[in-house]
Amino acid sequence: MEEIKGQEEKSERSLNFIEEIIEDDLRNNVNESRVHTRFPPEPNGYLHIGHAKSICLNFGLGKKYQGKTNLRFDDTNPVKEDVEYVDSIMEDVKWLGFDWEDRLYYASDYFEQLYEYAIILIKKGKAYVCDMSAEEISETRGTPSRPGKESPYRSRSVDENLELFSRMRAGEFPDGSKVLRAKIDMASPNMQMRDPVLYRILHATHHRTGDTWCIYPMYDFAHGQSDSIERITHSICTLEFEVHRPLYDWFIREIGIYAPRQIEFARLNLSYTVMSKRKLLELVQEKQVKGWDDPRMPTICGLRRRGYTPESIRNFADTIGVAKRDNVIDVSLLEFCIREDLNKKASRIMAVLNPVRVIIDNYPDGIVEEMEAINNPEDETKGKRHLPFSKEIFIERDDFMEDPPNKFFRLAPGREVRLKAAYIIRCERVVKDPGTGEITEIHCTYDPQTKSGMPDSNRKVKGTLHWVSAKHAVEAEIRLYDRLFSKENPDDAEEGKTYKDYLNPDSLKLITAKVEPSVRNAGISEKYQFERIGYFTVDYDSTPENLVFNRVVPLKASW
RNA sequence: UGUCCCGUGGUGUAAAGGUAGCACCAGAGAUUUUGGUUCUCUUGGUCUAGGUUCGAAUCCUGGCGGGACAACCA
Repeated sequence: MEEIKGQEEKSERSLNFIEEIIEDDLRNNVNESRVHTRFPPEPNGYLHIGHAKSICLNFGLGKKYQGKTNLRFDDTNPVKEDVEYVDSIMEDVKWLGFDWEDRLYYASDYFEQLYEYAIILIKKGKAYVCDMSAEEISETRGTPSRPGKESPYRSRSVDENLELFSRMRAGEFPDGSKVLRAKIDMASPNMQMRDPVLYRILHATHHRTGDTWCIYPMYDFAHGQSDSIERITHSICTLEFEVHRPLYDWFIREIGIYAPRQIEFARLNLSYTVMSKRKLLELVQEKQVKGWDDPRMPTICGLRRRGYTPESIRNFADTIGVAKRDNVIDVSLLEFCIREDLNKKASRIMAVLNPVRVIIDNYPDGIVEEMEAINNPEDETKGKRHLPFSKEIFIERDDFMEDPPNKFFRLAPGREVRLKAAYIIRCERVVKDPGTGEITEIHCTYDPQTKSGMPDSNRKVKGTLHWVSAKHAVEAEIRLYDRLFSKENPDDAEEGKTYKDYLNPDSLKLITAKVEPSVRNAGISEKYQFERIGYFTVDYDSTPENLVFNRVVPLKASW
């Protein structure tokens, strides 16, 4: 019953253009009505939120159409790749909540098969060994508006090509001395079709195949064929590969193997951050951030450490949709997604980030009351907890004003406020530091009849403040994160500037806060809402002796 | 100055020739022991010029604008 309803709701939702293609294929019984996708990262860096979009898309499609999704490492360039990245990528995909089951593959698994495919092309006269240098090849490729020139080696005989290619594999030639090229069309308006390189010589140790190979296939010669070998039905990639599609199809056709269909979508751009691997790497290497998992980074591991949940990221990916036009998603949508999730899940606690001491003059000395507080008003099952209350407490300095404007609902001389889960208090006077003029103590009186739950506590007061008992509060390091860049699109730099000129100098502020004692033993990654402030998570650096919280996102503030 | 792709509120994304909808953002109000949440409401859009049609965001043509492609990277 539940399930039928769920399916109905799903089918009512409009399809994105990829789903339309798939459903069309399903209707026409293309690929025996199978759906098989793949997520194909190169293990040369950490995954970011843009990859999350692709992961959610590919695995989401597999699930939606009762198909399968592979994880495949596109590891054809040994000089850039490393197992460190393989491991982190697997961790991130799992954390996001997806499962490739037994379908973990590597392009390097197919090196032998790919080599055989190359032989097929050579034998058909569709590939040749070229002795030109990289510079020469580049020079003779032409420009987008001018045709290229054919290589003098283009007309080598099949036998000579076969022999040369075999000797390339055998390690007889140094790096860069020869390549295998497809023989297509040097005058093609599509640059990708101007005799692209299929294999290059690289005497480098591969993280999986070691020194077995000294020739490595290029992306174009590996990707489509890998898709074909895995019998991928819909090979989904980003827009910049659109011009590669004719080549993708050409290889498949000329080799004569199963033909997957490549479909391109627009990659995710997020405001106030950068997404390119090169730039993220630079930020890490130049120590602009503390590492790949710095909570300001748009990496999956950064977002995880920041306190984002897999659900929130999946929901984000769902909400932004999939299309072909370039887009920049506002971070506020990402923030909305994590607030929405954490609002339901996070226990509320009281924490005072910028404390000022309040003394309740008419409250008895030496008494400690246990106040009952609701853990999550959105979820009754989360229960209640007890908070110590005493004569001296801390409130936020911002929650007091000596000379308040009329829309200020908080504490001020002569005004009453409610202390959440405790009493209504009235400010009587303040004590200032004679030197600096800074307020050091706020003296109040409380109304004993207004303890939460008592009839008089229903009295209307304008403001409700959070607080912690001075004697019982625990100190905690708080890391207040803000957007990494102060410019919406840091890539759009003015003359003579780079994206790094727009780094936000205030993207991290460290403070020491007073938090309620119940969180003393909070576990790593535990999420909380600091009442009236924002969502926070326990950082990896945190210990019971030295609590550390990261601010995930502030609460929405509307005044 | 070639080929290809793309133009819908501020940002995303729907509408497959027939009422331009949804989400975020912004603004207003109600509720609230969180200035949170929840609820209600509001502002605001089809790049442009023609054409086809009873009717065009949708089809056609031109223009304009944005993007991709000239790594032995992916």
